[in-house]
Parts: sequence; C-alpha cells; structure tokens
Amino acid sequence: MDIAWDDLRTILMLVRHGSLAGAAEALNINYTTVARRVRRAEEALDQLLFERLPDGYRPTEAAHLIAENAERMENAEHDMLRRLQGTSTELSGSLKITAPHVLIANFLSPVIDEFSKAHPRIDLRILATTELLDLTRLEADLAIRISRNPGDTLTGVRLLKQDTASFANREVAERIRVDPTAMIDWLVYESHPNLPKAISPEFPNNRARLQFDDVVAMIGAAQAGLGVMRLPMFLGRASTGLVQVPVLPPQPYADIWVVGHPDVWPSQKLRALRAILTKHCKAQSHRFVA
Amino acid sequence: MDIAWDDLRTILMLVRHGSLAGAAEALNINYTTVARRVRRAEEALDQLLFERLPDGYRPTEAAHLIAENAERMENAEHDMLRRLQGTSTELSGSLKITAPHVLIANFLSPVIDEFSKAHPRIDLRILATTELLDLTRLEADLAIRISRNPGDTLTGVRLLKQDTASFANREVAERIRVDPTAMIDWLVYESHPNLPKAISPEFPNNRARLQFDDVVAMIGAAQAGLGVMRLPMFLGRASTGLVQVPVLPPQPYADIWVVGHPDVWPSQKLRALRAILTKHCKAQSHRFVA
DNA sequence: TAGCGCTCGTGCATAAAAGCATACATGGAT
DNA sequence: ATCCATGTATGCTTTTATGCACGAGCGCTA
Repeated sequence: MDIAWDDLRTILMLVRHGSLAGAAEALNINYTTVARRVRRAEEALDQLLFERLPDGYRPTEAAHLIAENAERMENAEHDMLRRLQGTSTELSGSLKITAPHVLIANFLSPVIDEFSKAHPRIDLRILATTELLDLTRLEADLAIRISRNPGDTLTGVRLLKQDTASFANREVAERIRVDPTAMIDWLVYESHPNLPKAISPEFPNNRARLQFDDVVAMIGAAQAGLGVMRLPMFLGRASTGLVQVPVLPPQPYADIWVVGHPDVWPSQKLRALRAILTKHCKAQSHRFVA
Repeated sequence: MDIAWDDLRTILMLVRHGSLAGAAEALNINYTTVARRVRRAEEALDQLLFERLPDGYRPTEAAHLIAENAERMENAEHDMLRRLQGTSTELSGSLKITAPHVLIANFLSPVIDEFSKAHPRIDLRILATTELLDLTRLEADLAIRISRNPGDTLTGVRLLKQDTASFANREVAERIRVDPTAMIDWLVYESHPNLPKAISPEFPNNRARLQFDDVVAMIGAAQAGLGVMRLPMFLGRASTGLVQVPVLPPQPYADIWVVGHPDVWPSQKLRALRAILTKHCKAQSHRFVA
C-alpha cells in the first residue's frame, strides 16, 4: 500500500532513460539498486511496472502513469530547491555557474579567482559548456550567455556589448595587405557555412575553405595560417599569433548577459557573484569593442 | 545538494505534527529515524530546518517552504495512487471500505462475507467509523454513507431509501399504549437535542430526558427502558428488545449511498464489490422502509 | 567466428539505516 | 516536593539497503 517516494523517483528515471544503467547514472547510484527498488515498488503496488527485455526495461501503462505524476513531484522539488536557494542568506554551500568555455578561459578566470578567495566557504562549480543548461531544474544557479535575447522566463542583466571582426595569423595578414585582390580563404562554422555578408569591397575574392564545429579548433587552424576567421574582438585579441585583418570591418555581435531564474536570483551568494562579475566587466569592457 | 524525497516527506510530516513522535506515527516508523532524516536533510541543504525546543520541533521558514512543496508532491502521489487503483483490473491486493459501524454491524456483514469468499486474494479492510474519511487521500477506496447529499466531487449511487420511526422496549411501549397522555421520556442526540417535530398529536406530553453522543449506547439505554428514541427502521428492527411505538409516525430519512472518488470508481475490485452490495440492498430494501 | 559493447541477474561483503532501550529535560497535576 | 505524561538525545544492536564482482544473453562489427 505505502510506497517510498524515492522509489517513485527511481521509476521516473527508469522510464526516462529506459535502462537500469541509465537510471542509475542519473541518480548516482548502482544499477542493482535501481532494479531492487523497482521490484520493491512492484510488490508494494501489487502491479507489474516494467517488462524485462534483453535491451532494457520497457515501462507498462502503470509505470507511465507513475512517471507522469512523479514528474509533477520533481517539479515541486525543483521549485522548492530554487526558492530555498533564493531566500538563502548564507555565504556557504554549493553554487553552480555556467558559461561558454571560451569566455571562461579568456575572460572569467579573474572573476572566479576573486570570488573564491572572497568566499572560501562557498563551493563554486564551473560548468564550461555551450549547451543551454536548464536553470529551472537548477542544473546551474546562474548562466553567462552570449545571446541576442536572454530568455523571457529568466531574469537577466546585460554585462557587455561586443563586436566581431576578422582575424588571421601574421603571415596571412601580410599576404592580404600586399595583395587585397588575391583569393582569401575563410574558416567558417559548420552551423553557419556562409561567408559573412559585410566583407569590405576592397577584398573581392573570398571563399569558404574549411568548416569547423568547434571554435577552439578553428582558432588553432587560424593560428596555423589556414585562413581568416570571424571572431569576437576579445577572443581574437586574446588568441596569441592572431591579428585583426580589415577584410571584415568590426560590427556589433550578440551581447553578453548574466541570467538566472527569478526564484534564485535574489540569493545572497548570487548577489555577491554578480557584484564581482559586473565590476570586472565594467573594467574590461574595452576589450570587447573595436 | 541532492535531497532524498523520503526526507522531504518526513519534513512535511514533522511540520504537520510538530513532534518527532507524531511524525513517526504518521509515517509508521521510529521517531529516532525522523530525527536522523531531519538532520541529514539539514546537512544536505546546509540550512537549519527546525528549532529544537523542549516541547517539540518548531519549523523554520525554510521548513515551511519545504513542507508547502512536499504537500504538492503528496497530492501528486495521491492522484497517482488513485488512478493506479482506478485502472487496475486485478482482483487482488488491498481494498479499504468505510461505513458507519451500525450499518456494518446490522446490515453489511453478509456483503463482506460474500465478497471475501468470492475474492479471497483481495485483502479487504473495513473501517467502521462515522468520520468522513478523505477519499481523495485514499483513506478509503469506497464509502457507504447515510447522507442527504453524497458530495459533489465524488461519484455515488443511491443504494437505499429509508424511514425513521420511534422505538422503545416492550415495557415502555406497553405503558404508552395504556396511557398515551402520560409523559414520554426521549433519548436524544447531543448534536440534535430537540424533540422530533413530527410527534403525533395523540401523544401530547414529551420531554427530552437524556442526551447521548453515541447511537449504540443510546440503543442500550432504550433496551433498558430508559425511554423512547428515534431510529432508522432497519436499526430499530435489528435491535432485540426494541419495538416500534406510534409516538413518531414513520417518515423519510437520509438515504444510504455508496460513494467513491471518480478516479478510483472504475476499478474492477470496486465494481465487484458494488455488484454484491447493490444485489444485497435490493433484496433487503424492505427492511429500511415502513 | 571471435570480440566488443550493451543489457540484465545473482551472491556476497559491507556500509548505512532503522529500531530499541535508556537517560534526560520540562511542565502540569496532586 | 513528587509523580506522571510528553517531549528529545544517545549508545548499542539488528536489520536493511547498497555496491561490487562475476556470469549470461544479445546484437553488432571486424
């Protein structure tokens, strides 16, 4: 009759991931435990919840019904955790922030350094990823994002305006200077394989030579002289061996925002982090514009 | 960071009941365990949840916030359990029904007997109480109630119409027959201490002699000759030693209903029970009317 | 066909949780 | 003051849950 709530959560994860191993990883427990909890739940409810197939556990109708409601429970849990974080005045405990890895590597390290020294009791975790983590699920407490619109359900503050321009290594830059009409090789993003539209008419011959899915790899290729690439100013300037070339005149790019869920936003920990962050951004804003 | 759902439930119960022992009883666990779970949750959330006072645990703001959301989780759990019960086609597992104890003792036993013999794998539990159990929380799966309106959020079927009349033991009845004008002593309900309005004019002298809070005690008193009492026909007839007296002519009383939550109502188990129940009611309906 | 990667099931050792008995504190009634 | 009811705290023992290691089955691929 009575069913343990942790078992409901386990069933939810098993329905979501389809295998004991997947659910176990999500719950950070051993998959054997998942199997045992499922069996216990089946006994408690006197109902088969999963068909055991060679390629995984297939949920029955009853399991789907449970998962649906366990999801509501999960939402309530997330709401609770966010509000708890939001009303917390303690400068201790964990704090997760996420930002694109290039921003962390080339710009945010001093902020992280200063914050962790100022608040040693806060266990700060950095999630360097370009994925948009779900702040509602508290996958991160705060996100620093390069975006034209920071999301309507989130609270946000614009930290920096930034420009992009074209960059290449010295050798390539010199070749272009000597003969602006020669063919210019571009390194482009797989997701935006077209050449920039605003290329200056002084450089009439351009072609996309290589496509990349990763900006760090792309910078490496540019440093090796494989071609010209479009980069945010701060990144081009921070990449040794690259110099700005006049092929693509500087132009505005997506701004840099710090965003968070409104429930979490008022937390003292986040206030403290934002204070250091905005101070640093103001002091360094010149690095981002032409 | 990660918090066990069972601990959230424990916090909810502790906030509700105010003491370790109360929460423990509600969860059917030892109170020591409650204390440990609370401490574990406090460590996981890095936040004080209860002030330990000599007269119990007093919840902090954070604990109230948790309890609020844990209540949402509890509602989701109840929804789930009801739907699971409602879609179940198994004729096994537990089944809880509730009914007033006088109805069980004097009328429903044959139904219970037949049902438990027909479905031996169903673990039937009888909750004999006049309290209105919460069918939404699945305190019972099905309720048999004596009521003028069976509740708007519940599904229900009227089983029986019934009349009430006045009853007394043979001695008192004889006295009244011999001299209708003599003073008649009434046994009344504490909650309705007034005499019935419809007393026949042939019996002009009536007074409320004693008030009772329990119908069984009242019947005992009537059997002992302490006075006349109003009773549903079936109860008066079923009580040995009591005979109907003409002081109060038979009149319609609240009907007998079987009600259930709409989620649970379609369950095979409940269908099976209702089938036996309605059959028995039809066969015995004459016992309830004058 | 052999090897690899994925899945699940089972037995065993161990760590974690729960229960029990006891001690202690407090407030109210006698 | 004393006793009792009601509350919590703690040490000890037992029970339960968990993780680990190993084995088996299945499908894919070299």
